[in-house]
Amino acid sequence: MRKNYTYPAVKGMRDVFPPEASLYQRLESRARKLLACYGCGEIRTPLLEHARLFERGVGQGTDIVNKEMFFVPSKDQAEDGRKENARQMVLRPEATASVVRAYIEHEMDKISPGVLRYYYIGPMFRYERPQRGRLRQFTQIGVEVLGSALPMTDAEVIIMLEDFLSSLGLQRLTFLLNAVGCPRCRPGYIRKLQVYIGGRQSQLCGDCHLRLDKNPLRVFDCKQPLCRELMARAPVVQDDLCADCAAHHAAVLNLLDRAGIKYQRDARLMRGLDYYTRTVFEVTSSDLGAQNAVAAGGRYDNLVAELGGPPTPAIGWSLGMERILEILPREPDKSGKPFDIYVVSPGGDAIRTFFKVMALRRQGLRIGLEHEPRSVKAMMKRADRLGARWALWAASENPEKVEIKNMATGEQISLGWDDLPRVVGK
RNA sequence: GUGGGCGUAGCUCAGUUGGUUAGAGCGCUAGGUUGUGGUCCUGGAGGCCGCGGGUUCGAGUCCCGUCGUCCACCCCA
Repeated sequence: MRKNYTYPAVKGMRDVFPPEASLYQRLESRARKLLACYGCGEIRTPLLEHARLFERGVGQGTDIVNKEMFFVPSKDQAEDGRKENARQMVLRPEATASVVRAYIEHEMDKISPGVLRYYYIGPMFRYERPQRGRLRQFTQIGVEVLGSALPMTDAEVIIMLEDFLSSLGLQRLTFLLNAVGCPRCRPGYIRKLQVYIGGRQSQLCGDCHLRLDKNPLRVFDCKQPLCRELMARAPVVQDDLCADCAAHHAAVLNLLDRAGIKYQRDARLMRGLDYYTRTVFEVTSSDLGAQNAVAAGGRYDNLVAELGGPPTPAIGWSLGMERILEILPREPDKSGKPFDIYVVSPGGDAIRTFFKVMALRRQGLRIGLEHEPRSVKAMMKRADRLGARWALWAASENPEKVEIKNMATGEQISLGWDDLPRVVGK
């Protein structure tokens, strides 16, 4: 980076240049194609939302809401400077709440009754300390299916995710699965857990003491050896699921088994967002650093009602594109050479050549033309570096004629401008 | 928010116990080849050694601060 630059990019934000940007494009187009096969249509929601949407939707006790929100004050609020006023809008930290908001706001349940399937692709923002696999602006691809409480929907959504990830040829992924219960069975379990932990509080680390009253389920996430040891013998949700949740979970597992999906049941898995119910899952990669979650999701049967909509069961997932790109096998660029023709000499009449090139571009040929050409030797070198299929000289003597050289074979032929599409076109 | 590592050319990095004009490879550029690339050879351009302060006759090198970046914690995609 240029030193002492006055206008550097904001911390945690990244610029993506041409060769790398095509990786995003490929990932996106594959996702669009595959998700369309599962009946998902794209939904685009704003990047800016009211903070209260996430405070209510994601949950007051979550880190996303407590410390990771990117607040955007309006002009008045910024000048006013009072904290409460400045905290009204945020850049979205995730998209599920936005999708649900849009669903409710536009009364999609009435307009289009039945099960609705959406996918989204776009940037999310979280105000965290950047590190490997963690940007302040990152890109998620996600799916939300609204209107079905059936285990088959859980299975379908999970299969969709597995299908996408394995189609990318990703290795060393672990699929973790858990059931976290519902408002009917979870309170009882949490009390049981608190009783268990409460009796052994002295063995817990400092962080876990805080977790105990804020959200005791989180103690399962602790990486301290002592806490882990303690939690290994703690009561697990599965034993306290209500009859409905237990039946649901069993049905989902059965379907996944029959689909041949390989997963690990993990009683410790507790998504860090308040809205999850019943099925939750996470995909991790051992090829990443500490930030090893590649994708995650789960059922959120109460969120729609919670945000003021009609009771509507739902389930979804999202994955981090940057993290996927980091572990994607480096396959050679199959997008082809970026230029069909590279003009190494414009001939006697550069302006005439300029318009000839324009005409060919309109016919779909990809042509490189320097407006400030250097020596032919230098231009040949550049044509080679840029991966042009043909080098072209405009003839000086005859303005209708050109000479082209096949960069791979070295073969060189003379022909008219009008013959180029036929000879060069693929 | 907490802890640690690192900031020297566009990129990857050397830089002796502090000592005079700060180096290499790659890349860029010109030429060897008087319009012809990939190999090879020769030349050239390109550095407030992140920034500020301090110690010293003298600092890229030592000390303090600061900013940036990376990694880890927390948490998550």
